[in-house]
Amino acid sequence: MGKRISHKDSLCGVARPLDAIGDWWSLLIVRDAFDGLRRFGEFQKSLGLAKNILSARLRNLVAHGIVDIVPAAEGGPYQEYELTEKGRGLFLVLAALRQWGEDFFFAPDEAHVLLADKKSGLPVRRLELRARDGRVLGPADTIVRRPPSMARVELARPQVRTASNRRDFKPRTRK
Amino acid sequence: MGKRISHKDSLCGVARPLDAIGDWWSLLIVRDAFDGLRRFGEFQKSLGLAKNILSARLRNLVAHGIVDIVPAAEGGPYQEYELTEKGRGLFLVLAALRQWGEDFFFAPDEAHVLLADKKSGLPVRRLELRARDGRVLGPADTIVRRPPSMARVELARPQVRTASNRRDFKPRTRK
DNA sequence: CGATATCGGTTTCAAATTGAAACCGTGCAG
DNA sequence: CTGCACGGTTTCAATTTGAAACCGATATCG
Repeated sequence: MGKRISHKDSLCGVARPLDAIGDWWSLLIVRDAFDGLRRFGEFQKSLGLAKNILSARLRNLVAHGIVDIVPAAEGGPYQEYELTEKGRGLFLVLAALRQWGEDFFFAPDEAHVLLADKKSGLPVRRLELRARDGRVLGPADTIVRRPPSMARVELARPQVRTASNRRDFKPRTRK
Repeated sequence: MGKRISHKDSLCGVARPLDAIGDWWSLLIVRDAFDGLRRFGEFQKSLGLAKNILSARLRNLVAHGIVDIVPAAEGGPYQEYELTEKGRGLFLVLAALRQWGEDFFFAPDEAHVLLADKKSGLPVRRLELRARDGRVLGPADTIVRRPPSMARVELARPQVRTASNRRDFKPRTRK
């Protein structure tokens, strides 16, 4: 789970999300949640993963504020999992991932499901990144910019514990 | 790497991509590639991961057609890694992930880099999913639709090898 | 030429994670 | 009380990850 944050990525807007959902199952759980699944057993049946893993993943998603545990839904004795606002924010990530998947992971003649507008039934438009003025932006048209007042101090953050910075570190001797 | 494809997800447009890039490092490598990194050592320095892991990840990305190994760039004896068309297709996935990160992973007062239009220097527009007719679509406005001619046959696919479907399976006896 | 360094990995081993199945506690239904 | 489904936790083995050592090819210096 909480993998290490590598030296320079503690401030990167890509690495932090990956710490929360950067494993195989988490995004699939979220996708299923978007599809209306709410119960432990539903997720397990849908995804076919081991119960301990599902348990761990759900705990992680809850810890990251992506899903909430709601006490009961229809009065039953069980709890349910539902997406938080933050979790619902993953909608576009899933959409982008799905479009990429549709573009590159299916043979041209291979049938596959695709994302459609519920009202019209037609496939959705292709996502596109636009500038303020409306121009469509490609990879070469963007930069990651540091906003004006970004202090250059390295923010105090929990020191990563690697073998070589532990105080008791001793290089292993090879046999 | 090639994790298992769970029973019903062999045809899902989300699960297949995750098989290719669904681990902590792969997307970060791709992000660095977008930032212009090309050499093994550059990736390693930027990400701070172990060389064996980087090696494995790059091999996986190459195997999935996301990066290419190009023989030499400036005549040197070394090879470089560059994004393929498929790899460049991840641009929007990264953009979506970054926007989500910017929205939810930074304290309101916490400075962070953000994605900007290179020409104007202004932050990019928020991504949005739209229907053909231009309506902005939220999670509740979409369905995954099976295109007309989707055969209902379970496609022949490499049988997943789990403990319980191996021929020599024997339930373990507890101590 | 020989010594040393750098790059791009592979190998080795230990530690962490994942996964299958067994086990467990609670709340029903009969 | 008996059985059973749900929602997990525990146990243990197998796989993956990671740190550091090692290696081969080329380049650089003296």
